[in-house]
Order: sequence, then structure tokens, then C-alpha cells
Amino acid sequence: MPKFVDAALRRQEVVEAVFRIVAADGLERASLREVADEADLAVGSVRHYFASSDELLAHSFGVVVDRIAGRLDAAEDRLAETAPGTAEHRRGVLTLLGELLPLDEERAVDACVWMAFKNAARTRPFLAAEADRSHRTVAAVVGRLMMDLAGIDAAGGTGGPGQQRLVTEAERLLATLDGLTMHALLQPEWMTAQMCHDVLEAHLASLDSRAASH
Amino acid sequence: MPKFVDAALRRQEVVEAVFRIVAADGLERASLREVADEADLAVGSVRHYFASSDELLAHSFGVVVDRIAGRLDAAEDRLAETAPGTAEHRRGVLTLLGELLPLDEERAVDACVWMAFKNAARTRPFLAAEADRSHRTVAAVVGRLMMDLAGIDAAGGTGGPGQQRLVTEAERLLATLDGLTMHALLQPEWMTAQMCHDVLEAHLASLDSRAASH
DNA sequence: CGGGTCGGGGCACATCCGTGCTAAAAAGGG
DNA sequence: CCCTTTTTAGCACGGATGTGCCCCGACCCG
Repeated sequence: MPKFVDAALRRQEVVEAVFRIVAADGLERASLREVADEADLAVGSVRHYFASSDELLAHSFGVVVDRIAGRLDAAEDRLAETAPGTAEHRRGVLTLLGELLPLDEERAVDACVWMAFKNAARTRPFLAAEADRSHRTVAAVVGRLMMDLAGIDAAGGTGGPGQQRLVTEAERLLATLDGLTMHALLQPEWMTAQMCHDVLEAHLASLDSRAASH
Repeated sequence: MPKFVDAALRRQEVVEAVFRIVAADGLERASLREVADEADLAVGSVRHYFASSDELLAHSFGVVVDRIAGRLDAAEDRLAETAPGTAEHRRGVLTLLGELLPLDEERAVDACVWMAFKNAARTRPFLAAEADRSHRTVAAVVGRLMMDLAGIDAAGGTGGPGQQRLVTEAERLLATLDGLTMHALLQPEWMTAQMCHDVLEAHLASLDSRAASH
């Protein structure tokens, strides 16, 4: 039997090289040669772990989705341990949604890579499956959060129209988050971390006051 | 004297070829050869009107920004002729903001090309100037609209904190719009034109109720 | 202590890209 | 009619990319 290395670990190293390149210079520089250089490997070696360029990119997309989903799940678990309506709960909601925003270096890289892949998926069919999974995952988290928040002021399931309103509000929150992420990445001079926080708080406050007046 | 053609018109034809390619297959297919083919020209001919590939792309970016800005200005003018608070005014606001969303074929192409260039500007310095102009233009329109809406319920300038709140709300509206556009382009199955409309109406309603309760 | 298998590297080819440069065609004024 | 200037077209070169294919060193098991 020959020499054995941890294939999963090597793949992860290559994927992280992809992340660094995409975050710094975009997907168009994530070629096999550039990735191999960044990972201190030869092109042939990278191709030993990923059959093709497409598989490397698709797998990288999957990893970043899993990373974000993992952070969201952890924040969701912590949120579930707080009592609704308390200041702690409100802070938990901010933390949960903040996991999607580029508020520190790690989340900035993730958000950047995530955005790049989501946009590329529009024109590259081999990324479409991961893009769908990504969207479904995040939409589910936001949907659960909206139901949670709605449960505070109007416990007991409201009928069809109320359900429709909830879906609309979930999509609105999702759109605001993605737009915020986009602005923070593309116009960092205008959209600072502080502004992200302010906008997010304003949105949550708006949800509260609207629900109260209804 | 030699043969004369309308250079501006030829340039416009080439730019529209760029739009078709970017909308269909993204910026990565907008090479000189592909654009020349799409415009039924030779590469050398395209290069006669645009000194380089960079200039072609930067100019195309500028054209799409101008087109969107023109539609916004027109909608803003029409809005100014309506009385604040009326249903007509509210419809005008929806129309104005709707100019940014991919609600029909023309706006979908514009939004798509616009997004593609904005994202590319993050890593391609020669697009940065247009991206800045684009952002400033749209932010100014949304800012004026927010001041207009704020003037309805709280006429007379409020001081510093009120100004700060207004900026935050403007950024929030802007983020929601861009996120909506993004979702409509990337996940058209979930984010339909109807859903765009519902979310936009919900956001405006939220602005009203929040302002009223303040 | 050999041999077979895997990790890792690299060559070569076809393809695409932007661009410098050259050349033909077109057309209106002298 | 011809000449000048614009328009249009095309060639060729250097560079980058994905991929098929081959090679060699390293290692562990029999």
C-alpha cells in the first residue's frame, strides 16, 4: 500500500486558496494555475484532488455555503435558549442576522466569496444546484426567525392572509440583508459596519412597531 | 472627403451588443471577438470605435448608468407634479422605485448589466469611477425621495438626530431595492414581479406607520 | 527487500484573449 | 478620373487557460 495523506484536508487547503483569491481579485482570477500557486502546489496536484476546474469551484461554493449555514445554525441554537421579548433575545436576533453581513474579516471573506459564486451561478449551470441550496438554506433560517418574531406579538397561527404577509416580510428582510451585504462589499466607504448595524436595528424596530400597530 | 458614418450611432450599436451578451451570459463572455460577432462586425472594426476592451466596457457601464438615471429623473419629475399624500403620489413613488427593479424585459436587461458591472468594479479598477457615479446618482434620488416622504408627516427640518435617522432609512431603502433586484435576477422562481411589488409596498407602508408613530 | 499503488509534478496541445500593425475598400471633393 | 481620408477587415504574436497524458519518487504491505 502506498503513501496516504488526508485527502479531505488537502482539498480544504486548496479550497481556502480559492477563497483568498476570490476575495481579493474575484472569480475571474480563480484559475487552476493561480489556485495552485496560491496553495503552493502544481497544477497537476490540484487536479489530483479535483477532477476539473468546474468541480473545484462547485465544491468551493459548497464549502462556503456550509460555513455560513453552520454559523447561522449555531446562532439559531443560542437564540432558542433566550426568552422572547427580552433584550437578550433581541441581541441574539442581531447576532444571528449579523452572521450574514461582512462585519469582520472572516465574515467579509465569506460574504465576498458567497456573493461571487451566487452571481456566477446565473450564467454557469454547474453552480446552479449549490446556489439553490444556498438560497433555500438562508431563506429557511430567515423564515423561521420571522415566524418566531411574529409569535411574540400575535401568538396563535393567523390564517391565509397573515401567512402571505409573513412570507412577504421574510422576503423583505432577506432582500435587505443581501442588499446590505452587497453595499458593504462594493461601497465600503459609504456602508460601514456601523451603518450596517444601524440599518439592521432600524429594520427590526420597524418590524416591531408595524406588528404592534396591527 | 471620405465616407462618413455616425460614429456615436455605431458606438451605440456596439454597446447594445455588449448589453445582449452580458444579460445572456455575463461579463466573462463580453470579449472583443464575441461582441464583434454579436454586432455583425469584425474585431478590427470594433477596435476602431473603442481603443481597447477596457474602454468599451467602461463606456458600456456609463451608458447603462445614464439610461437608468434618465428613467429615474423622468419618474422624479412626474412625481413632483403630484400632491404629497394622495394616492397618485403613492403610485408615483412606486413607479419611481420600480424603475430600479427588473419588472419588464427592458428593465431586466438594464438591471442585469448594471449588477454585472457594479460587481466587476470591485476588482477592475477601470470601472471604479463609473461605479461610484452610479452609486452616488441612485443614492441621491433615494435620498431626495426619503426627504420628500419625511416632509409629509414631519414638515420642518428636524435637527441632527433626525437627519441621522433619515440617512439610515435611505440606506435601508437602497439596500432593500438592491437586494430585491438581486433576488429577482438570481432566483426568478422565488422572486417574481408580483413579489417585488408586494415587498416594495410593504416597505413603504412600514415607512409610513413608523413615521406616524414617531 | 522488492513491487505495486498513490501523491505530486509537469509537458503539450488546442483554444481563447487583447492588441500592434497592415491592407483593402469606399466615397466624396478636386 | 483620381486622390485623400475614413471605414472595415484581417493577420500575427505573446500570453493565459483547461485538460489529456506521462513520469517519477515515496511509501507500505506481503
